Amino acid sequence: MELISLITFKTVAEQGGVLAASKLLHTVQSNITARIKRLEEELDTALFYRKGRKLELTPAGTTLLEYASKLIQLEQQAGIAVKQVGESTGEIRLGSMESFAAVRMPGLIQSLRKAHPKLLPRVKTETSGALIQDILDYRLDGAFVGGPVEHKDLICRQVLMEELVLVSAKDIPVSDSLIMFREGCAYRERALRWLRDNGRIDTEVMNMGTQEGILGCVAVGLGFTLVPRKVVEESKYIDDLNLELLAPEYSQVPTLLVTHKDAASMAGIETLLGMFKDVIPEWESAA
Amino acid sequence: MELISLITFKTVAEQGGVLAASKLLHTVQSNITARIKRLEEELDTALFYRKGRKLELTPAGTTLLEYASKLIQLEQQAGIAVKQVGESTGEIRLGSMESFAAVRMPGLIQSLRKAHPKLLPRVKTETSGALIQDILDYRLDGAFVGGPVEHKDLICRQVLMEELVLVSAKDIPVSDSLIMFREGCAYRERALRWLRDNGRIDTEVMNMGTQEGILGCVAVGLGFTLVPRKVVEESKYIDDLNLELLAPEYSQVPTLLVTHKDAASMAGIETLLGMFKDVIPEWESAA
DNA sequence: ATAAACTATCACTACAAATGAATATTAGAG
DNA sequence: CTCTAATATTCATTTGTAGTGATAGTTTAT
Repeated sequence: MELISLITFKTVAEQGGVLAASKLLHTVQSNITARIKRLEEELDTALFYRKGRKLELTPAGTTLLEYASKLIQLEQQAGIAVKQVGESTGEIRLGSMESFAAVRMPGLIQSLRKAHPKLLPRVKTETSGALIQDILDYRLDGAFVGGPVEHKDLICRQVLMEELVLVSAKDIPVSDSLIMFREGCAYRERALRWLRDNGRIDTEVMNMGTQEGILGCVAVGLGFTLVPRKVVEESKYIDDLNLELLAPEYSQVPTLLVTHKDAASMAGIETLLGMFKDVIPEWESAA
Repeated sequence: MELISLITFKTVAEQGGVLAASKLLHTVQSNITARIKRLEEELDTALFYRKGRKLELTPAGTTLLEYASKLIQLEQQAGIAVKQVGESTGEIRLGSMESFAAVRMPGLIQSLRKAHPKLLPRVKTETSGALIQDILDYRLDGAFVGGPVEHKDLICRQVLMEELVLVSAKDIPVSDSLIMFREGCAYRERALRWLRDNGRIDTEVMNMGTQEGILGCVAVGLGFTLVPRKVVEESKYIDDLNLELLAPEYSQVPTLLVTHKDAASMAGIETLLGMFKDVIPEWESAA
């Protein structure tokens, strides 16, 4: 028993005729007749007495009409209710590291807009350090930053583990320079620690402003860098780059969704969290 | 939003997967995936988060699940309720004149059984007089007889007006004999009155036991008869018969559905009444 | 009697849903 | 860590059924 059948049935019953119903439902008479016939067949019950050219409800038809009305109304309510879930209106201010913004945010934003069509997401890309400051100052509702983060006013949930890889140019000589994002980047300190631990004390460190800029420079042999695997894989320079794996203590960088502890929980944030497979339950930093 | 979509959605949500749902719903995975996708598209809302190979409800999905459950339950109730209308169990004892039984009863019984599947109709064919006696003695629940009928213990509703026609053989000489049903037939007295009024005093009257027998004899020129137009039209002898119209005072014979005034009203009888276009409201005979 | 209004029936078309195979992704075992 | 088994998605193809338009058959109204 499909709803289209019930809607047809109800319309015919109320209009008292097939023709009138067909006009209301924007189809032809024969189609209405067929739908009613199918419904009667399915229920194995006559729903109308055919008196000349008028149709009148049988006892069974009267019973069905009540249920049909309820069902149709409920279905409409359902449609409205579901759409209103997404009516969490207003805007949500998100922050993201550039690397995350480039490869993860597009899909995330798309899903978020589908779940909350009326919600307007604003995205700001910054270094992890700057983003955390924005959260603390209530300038952002949530931010994706590289871990670890410790702060008493923050709620941090690990949403995924990013794998950093050492990237350099393929087949051409590479300068002994580390090309990294500017101060405040979460990956930057990993890179510096790796340099130190590997005794490469006199390696030059260059700063650049954008992720693609860095990879472009690396591709032409200007130096090497440390970025998430996914960023490299989706880069247009991929064919000119050589990837080198690192020990887990350097490569594994957790990405956290950080919110302020005192901020009202927002539907949008919960939705974002739901999109990740393995959310490590929220924790509140002590220090 | 069709119910099949909602059932699919609910199954997937509860089973937590497409494959499990596909087995339960006896179809293939791709079909389930497609149904969910269509539903999401229709609602313009994501219903599941796709976490690896598991599906988890979005906020909108959670909302929809509640409505879906209600709708599905309601639909099942509707189906049951409608079918229970016809559960008026037991048997209904009907009587009918032979002419009526031959051409009108089959369709009537079919519809009756559709409206009340558990009801067992018994049909007895007799002359109108005998049937009325059966009603009065509570041996029948209802009877279709030729009018008019007058009796203080009977409820009579005219369900249709039968048109009697004078039938004789075509193209061959016809004996001056009236071939009629046996004593008690409602049409018999009409015929006799017609004979008398037309001065055909010495016409022989022959009795026969069945309608088709009468028409067969008429077709070979053994005599003429007076029967409802519909009976002749559906007879296999139609090509050999000649029809002659009569004045309305002879031709118009009302067919009545007669019940006992003191008998409990039965659902089946009401259903039968509903099947006729122009039921002249019930009347109780005075005399 | 005739026309107008309406429903039922039927053959045909068109579209949407189901299928089956291939691909992509992931969890779990070795 | 790699390989396998399990699962979801995608896509091309087939199938089935709902819709269409014309027609016939009724009934009501003029």
